[in-house]
Amino acid sequence: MFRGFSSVSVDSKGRLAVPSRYRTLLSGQVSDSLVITLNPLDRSLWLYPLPEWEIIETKLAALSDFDMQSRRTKQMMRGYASDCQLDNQGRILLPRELREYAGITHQAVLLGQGNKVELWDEDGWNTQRDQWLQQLGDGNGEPPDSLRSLSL
Amino acid sequence: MFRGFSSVSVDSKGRLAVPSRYRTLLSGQVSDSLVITLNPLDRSLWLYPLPEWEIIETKLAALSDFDMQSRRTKQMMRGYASDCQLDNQGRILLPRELREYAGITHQAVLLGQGNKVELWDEDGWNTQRDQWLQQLGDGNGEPPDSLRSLSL
DNA sequence: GGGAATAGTGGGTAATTGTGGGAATTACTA
DNA sequence: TAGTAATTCCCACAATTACCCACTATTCCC
Repeated sequence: MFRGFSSVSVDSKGRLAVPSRYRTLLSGQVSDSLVITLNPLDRSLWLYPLPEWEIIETKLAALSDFDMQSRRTKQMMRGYASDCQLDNQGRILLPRELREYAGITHQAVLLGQGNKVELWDEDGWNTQRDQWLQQLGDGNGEPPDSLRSLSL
Repeated sequence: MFRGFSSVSVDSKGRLAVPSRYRTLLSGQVSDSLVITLNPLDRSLWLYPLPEWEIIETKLAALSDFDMQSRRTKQMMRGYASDCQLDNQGRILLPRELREYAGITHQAVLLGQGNKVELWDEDGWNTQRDQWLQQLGDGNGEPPDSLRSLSL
């Protein structure tokens, strides 16, 4: 399971060093590769270990083609899914299209999210984060019931 | 169950000595590790024993991805949750981002809070504390029904 | 109260991890 | 087929982290 935060740099060639604690999880055991695709809900990317991705792919395949949102989600996620392999230094090369989609330039942020890792441009993420914190602080924006009843 | 107050120092490397009475609880029995994440409601951090955290993680995983606030809550709490292990002196290394979020510099304060321990910068805590005490005492700010009916 | 154990604090060193860039290889385009 | 761009492989440096040791303060116990 992925959790935790890392800030990593993306070099001029578009390479990103996967934090060492994720390496075995992401590429480790069975397959040597992981899948990176876009997150249709935010301007960010998702990294899956290959076995996890295959589960997602099955779920996507089951979505109806006759519902617009489902079809688009399917197209997007599958269409942009790329296989990556770690190089000898434990880095992956982020495809240019995906980098551009997520607006990733020099510094990026990795957020462990259970079965996947979410990858944001650092500035973009900080903006989102501050916005969200402010909303919570304000007490405005009426949290949904699921949140109201959440005890941490 | 965690309760009680401790003031501890955070050294120049960002390490914090977990008070000995918490050690067995936090890392003890089963797993050797604990999870530290941010408290989205205040500028402070939360420390969970791993088993407790896993309960929280399950709750978070159940939140909808299609509601913005829920999604952000999920991203933040899981995204910033870092596994920590005690070193031989019973200390943990606080990740830099979390230290910065909570404004923790040299001296910190630990507050037992049932299933978790809350971690504040000492100055920050003192300020907040005085402010709240005053608010409560004033009787301004309309307490919610749940508080009204609370007998201490 | 004195001594021993435990707890808290600080810092040095070695290993690991993250980062950048050059050179060689491959793929793509005109 | 030549030229350009993109990718891979490799080496080297810098920063961070883990591990270890030593010292001080506190607590506990006789």
